[in-house]
Amino acid sequence: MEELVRPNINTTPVELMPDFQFALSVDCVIFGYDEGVLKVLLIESDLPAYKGQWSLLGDLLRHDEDLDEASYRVLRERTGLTDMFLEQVKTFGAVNRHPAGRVLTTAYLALVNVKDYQLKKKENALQWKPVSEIQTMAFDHRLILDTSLTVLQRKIQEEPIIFNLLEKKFSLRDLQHVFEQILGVEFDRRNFRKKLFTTGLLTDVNEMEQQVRHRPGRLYSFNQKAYEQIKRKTFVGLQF
Amino acid sequence: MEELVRPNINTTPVELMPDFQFALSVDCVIFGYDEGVLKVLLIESDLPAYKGQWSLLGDLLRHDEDLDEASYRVLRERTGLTDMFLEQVKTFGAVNRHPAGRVLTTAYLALVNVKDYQLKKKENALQWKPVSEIQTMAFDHRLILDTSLTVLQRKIQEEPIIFNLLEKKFSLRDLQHVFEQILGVEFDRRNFRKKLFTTGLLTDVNEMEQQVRHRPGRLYSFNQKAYEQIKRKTFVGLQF
DNA sequence: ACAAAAGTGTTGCTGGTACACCCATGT
DNA sequence: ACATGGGTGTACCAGCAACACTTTTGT
Repeated sequence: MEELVRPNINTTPVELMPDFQFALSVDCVIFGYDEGVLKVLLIESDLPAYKGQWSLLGDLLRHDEDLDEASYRVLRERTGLTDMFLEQVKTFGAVNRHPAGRVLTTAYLALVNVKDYQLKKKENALQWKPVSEIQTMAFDHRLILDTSLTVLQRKIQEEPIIFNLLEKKFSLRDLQHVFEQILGVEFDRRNFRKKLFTTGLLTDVNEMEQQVRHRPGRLYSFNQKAYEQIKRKTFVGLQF
Repeated sequence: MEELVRPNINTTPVELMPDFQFALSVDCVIFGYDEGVLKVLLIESDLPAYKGQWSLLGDLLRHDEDLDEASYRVLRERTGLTDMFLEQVKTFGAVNRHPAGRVLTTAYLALVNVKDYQLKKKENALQWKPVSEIQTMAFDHRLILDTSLTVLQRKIQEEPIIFNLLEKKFSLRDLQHVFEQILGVEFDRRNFRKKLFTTGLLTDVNEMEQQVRHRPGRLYSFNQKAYEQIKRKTFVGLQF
């Protein structure tokens, strides 16, 4: 125990001196599925240190807002969307991660339906980039993206959040392709179909695909109510 | 888009004005397994608002240290341990979570072997509390604890981190009991045994339990090398 | 001898995987 | 007619769950 134990923020009154103050930002990793490809919404940086490089959409936290609210605000301001899947991923706190000074950032994972979203003209610096084509990024944003993608891969296997990337009505082919894009594997079409049907989470909406140049597939929707009931049965297994 | 789009921390040079500065702390949720019970290391708070209530071990982040390093420092200063499982869980950023002002905190999950750790005399405010007996806590620490426990439950099923809670050599009974304590379920002893053996992660150290008042069990150790090789085969399934 | 927990095997079921053929639509 | 992908069924295999008896040690 070489160090003196200092007054502790949780047990002893401490003054929040400037010495212990930091800037905090949120960065949103906004995933979308478009034309059969997993994409992420990025913006070009104008910072001298990273001019022309791609960065995530983020902003500084304000004094009067919760951290979660800040991420929601960024999403709303930049995309106009107000109801999307949004969840905290991780906070990145390396000392020199931002050239402007000590800025820590909390990454949020967002899943949006690209069709719902219209890029605004004046925001032409924004662009949907295929995840597989992204090379270097500004700051530590490449690390943040990779971390978020790993979390996404895990979460789509645990919870039915993948439907947030699709329209309300979707074909089984689309659903399978999103899984394959995110996980980087291919599934047998017949087994995938069976597996998804046995979850009981798909509702047949009795409609067919339109304007496809082959036999149209049936459309389904995610059955939220069925999921609410199923998820109480907490499944336990050991899978390492 | 009702709001004016402000200069963005990632795209436009911004000054880190005091208006956008916050205090940041780390809080460690330190789990230990002792006498058949899952416990967490807590300290009594002296803050007027929470006097006498239990809180996690935490401290303010310093300007020259990475966020991860801060959590490691808290662990080292408070327990003397220098090599433990430690991983970020989540950042809690509600506006009014701390009475001293706007303090956000990043929670870290730590797994330690209680036997390795000697409570220091002068730190008698520290105590190992059984998780199941904890009621209210200071600040939002109850929420942090619950969140961390949920993460722990998930992670022990995905990665073999549970061995950090045990001594190097352990019996299958101990291993099973830790799983049961954390997950809150009971396993069939015979099936558990089979399952763990088939993972190939246990090494029989050819020793027996000592000083038990019944037939002694064999002791095993975690085979780290076997795990390194196995874990490349990234298993993919859909389990929601 | 008794108590307490260790150690072991079989059976049935469930769920995953591998795999091939016919069908509906657009061109 | 051809190309494209939709829709279906079967057979095998692996893994999980349920379950009972014998063995070893301490008292």
